[in-house]
Amino acid sequence: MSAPALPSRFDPKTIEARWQGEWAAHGYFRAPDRPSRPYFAVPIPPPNVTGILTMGHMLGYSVMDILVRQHRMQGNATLWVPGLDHAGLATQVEVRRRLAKEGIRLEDLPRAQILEQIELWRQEHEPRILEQTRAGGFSVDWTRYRYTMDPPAARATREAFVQLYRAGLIYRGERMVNWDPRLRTAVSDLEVLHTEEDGRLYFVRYPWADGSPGGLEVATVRPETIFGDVAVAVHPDDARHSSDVGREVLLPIVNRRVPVITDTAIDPAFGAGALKVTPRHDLVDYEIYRRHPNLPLPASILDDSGRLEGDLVPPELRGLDCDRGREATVKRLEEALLLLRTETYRHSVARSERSDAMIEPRLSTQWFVKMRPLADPAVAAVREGVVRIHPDRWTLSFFRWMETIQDWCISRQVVWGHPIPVSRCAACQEEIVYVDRPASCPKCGCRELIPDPDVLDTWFTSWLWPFLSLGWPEETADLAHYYPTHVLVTGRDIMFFWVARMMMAGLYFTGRAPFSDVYLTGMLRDDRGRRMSKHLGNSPDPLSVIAERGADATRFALVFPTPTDEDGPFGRGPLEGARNFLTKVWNLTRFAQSHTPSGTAPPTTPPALYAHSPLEDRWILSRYAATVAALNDTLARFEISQAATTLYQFLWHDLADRYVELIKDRLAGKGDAVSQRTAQATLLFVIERSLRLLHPFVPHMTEELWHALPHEGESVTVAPWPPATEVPRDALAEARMEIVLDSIRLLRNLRAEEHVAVETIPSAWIRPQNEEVATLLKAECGAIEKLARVHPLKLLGPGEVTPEGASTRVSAAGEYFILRPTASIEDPETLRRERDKLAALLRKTRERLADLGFRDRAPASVVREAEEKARELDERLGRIDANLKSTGPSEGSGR
RNA sequence: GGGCCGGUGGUCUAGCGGUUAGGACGUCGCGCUUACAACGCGGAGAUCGACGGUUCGAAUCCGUCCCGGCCCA
Repeated sequence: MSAPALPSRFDPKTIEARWQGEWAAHGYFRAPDRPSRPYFAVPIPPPNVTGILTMGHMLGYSVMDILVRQHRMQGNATLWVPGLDHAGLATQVEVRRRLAKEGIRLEDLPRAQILEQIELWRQEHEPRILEQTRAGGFSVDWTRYRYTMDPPAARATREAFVQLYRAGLIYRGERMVNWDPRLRTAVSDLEVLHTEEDGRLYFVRYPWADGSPGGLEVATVRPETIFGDVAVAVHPDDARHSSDVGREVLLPIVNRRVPVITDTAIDPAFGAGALKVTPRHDLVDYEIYRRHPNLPLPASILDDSGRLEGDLVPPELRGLDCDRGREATVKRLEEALLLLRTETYRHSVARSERSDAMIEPRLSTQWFVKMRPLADPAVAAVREGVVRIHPDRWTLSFFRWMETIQDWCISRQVVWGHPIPVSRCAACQEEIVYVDRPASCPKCGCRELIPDPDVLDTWFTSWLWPFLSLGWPEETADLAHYYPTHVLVTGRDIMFFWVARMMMAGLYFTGRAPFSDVYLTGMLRDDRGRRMSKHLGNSPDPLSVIAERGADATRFALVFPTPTDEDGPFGRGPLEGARNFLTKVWNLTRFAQSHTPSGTAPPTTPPALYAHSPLEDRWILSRYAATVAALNDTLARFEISQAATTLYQFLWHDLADRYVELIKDRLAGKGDAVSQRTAQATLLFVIERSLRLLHPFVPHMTEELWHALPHEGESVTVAPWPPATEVPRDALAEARMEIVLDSIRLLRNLRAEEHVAVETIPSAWIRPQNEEVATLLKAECGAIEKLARVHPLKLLGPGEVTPEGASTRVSAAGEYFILRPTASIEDPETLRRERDKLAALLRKTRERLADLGFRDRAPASVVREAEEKARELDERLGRIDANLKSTGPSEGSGR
């Protein structure tokens, strides 16, 4: 049972890989196929195969692992399914970019070769992503790993499509979509980023069709779309234009006649209040068109890569892209003297998240999911508390987004992705929607079926993840045992992309919300306070951070300083802080180990306490009990940073700084044997339990340390989570220890002020505030002497005189003196400052007490407290003043 | 344009009606005291963004404004 002594330095490299191997060999992370205990399941947000993991992923994984490991230790059957997302569009963009470097246009390759290239990409990136996940020591169940392009995922995707289609929730239709002209595909609203950019506003004169002088002044940022105009619209209440309505104007350059119409969507304050209406290339214009049944819908004037095309466009402009087309159009307008003026104009520009191309609104035939019927149950689930969002202020954003939700465009004109499971019969035109592709048309038997050329948006697979990863649509054992899952942890940036959609999918396809809690992590910031992003390239590779600092320190550095809903700093500072803490725990355990006699039994029960048990033992056990309670509490509320802080404070400040110092004499055998044994036992107990509590945060090191102490079980990974009721709180012991610790601090204070050399042990006196304190200090005299490095320490009775020439500190517990070891002139500055502070406080308290409103309205207990405080302050001031007077003649008092 | 969040010592933050406003990092002083210098002990450092209001009492609640950040248009 007794382990070899721990090396004096903590080296993560030598232990982390070893324990990861052990854990894997024992299959601790493998969830039982038929759990006999309550379960705890977490769906991993599968990372994109596109790139490598970021520190942001590491943060999310760390949070998940803490929760998962805690639940595993609490005896739950835990399941954490890892996975990988094929990220269709994003991956294709990456592969396209890579091919471009070799001078190959992806568009020129046959479909099969594109898929080959993408498969190559996956084979390169997947192992790296998996390696990153392994290196972090995350306790995922690798036996259940899923990839969203696997055949089961493909089948689930088709199944979902068919179900929605049959329910009338998927339809194909011509609607305005966000078109990425660079990638030549539709993208969803969520894949469009809006930024403020400087553009140019053109004021163009549209001449009257009847030849009368002048014309309508139209302001536009897109003059090149003039050729697609069908009307000019003004606001119906705009007096400036009331006589213009119903007249006709000529489109500049092409001289086509279009009417002047009214529509309430027009902002009269914008430009001259007249808007050109181009229904195929602008969402607002399209809606105006829909409200005016008399307007024609002309052919598109832009092709799928955003170039001018078609009969409506003057031949010499055809084939020009938007920018060139605009230049050319403007030139023509100038020549025709129809360009009145231009202004710089700051406006919101839509760009494709994937290609950065300007999004082209385009009327296009696509597949859509009706969102309203799916969104309503998700809203209800959150409203009824079936799903809780942490931090809960995001619930508000969730509701708002869900209220205004639009139908979801799920078809993409790319190669990589799950094909839309729809074919059309070449003979009878029957639309065939299938999970398993039929060989012939079920209606006419024709064997020639034309598949839909598009693929599905990746999110159409990802939103199924929580149950897809458990085997849906098959009624698998995993689905029966581990669904719904418990908590989804992810960055708040994909709240809408993903979390909301997963809820909709879960409720629709399984009738259950896919999880009960959503925990949104903050974003990480680098050393300079900038958000980490792929764009800035300031997120380090997790593997190199782990290689340098170790997985444990990396995890702790992520989780410790990152509050629930705020951005957290990550970089040198937090990493060093984490390392220092881990080293502290390492050394603390080494110390405990060296004071654990060989053959000591594992601490299965807490050390017994008796009437004569030392105060410090009662105190540390009570502090330990408080720590367990606080930890359970904070973790249950997903306050991970707070939980880590609780452990940090307890282990470092209570256990290492105070308790260990207090018991060193006992451990060294300077007291009796019983005292020594109980000190050993108490220290061992508290550390062994603390290592278990710390294990979810820093799994490798705690495992190593736990094995170095007497312990029961083969791994701390599966050791029981310490029960909160094992040790009772002891408020009295805590209050008393506070006084003792305060006394030590005050005397140390005096030592420092008096520049007492380390080796000097001066005499000290304490005049306790009351009898109770006197008894306590008398009992703890030895401890105080030791830690404050004073001797002898004497207690003064109420009547006894202050020792001559001693300097003084006053606290609530009493008055402290220390004999100055040298003849140096005492600097009364500190004392005077303290007196001023206390005098101000006393004045404030007295003012409060003199206020009749306070006496009348404040609770009696508060008034009593204030009176008590005033009395105490007065006494303390009296003592300080007396002391100041004796210190030197230079000081006047003056309270 | 709409909405949300935050502004607390040099930095990051805890506290969210009665506290001498807590901690961490940094800084300064003293110390390599056999678990730990990746450390220990101590000190200095904050009119809690601004102005009003509610209240006996406001960092904490309300309003307005200023400054940052985010989300949605």
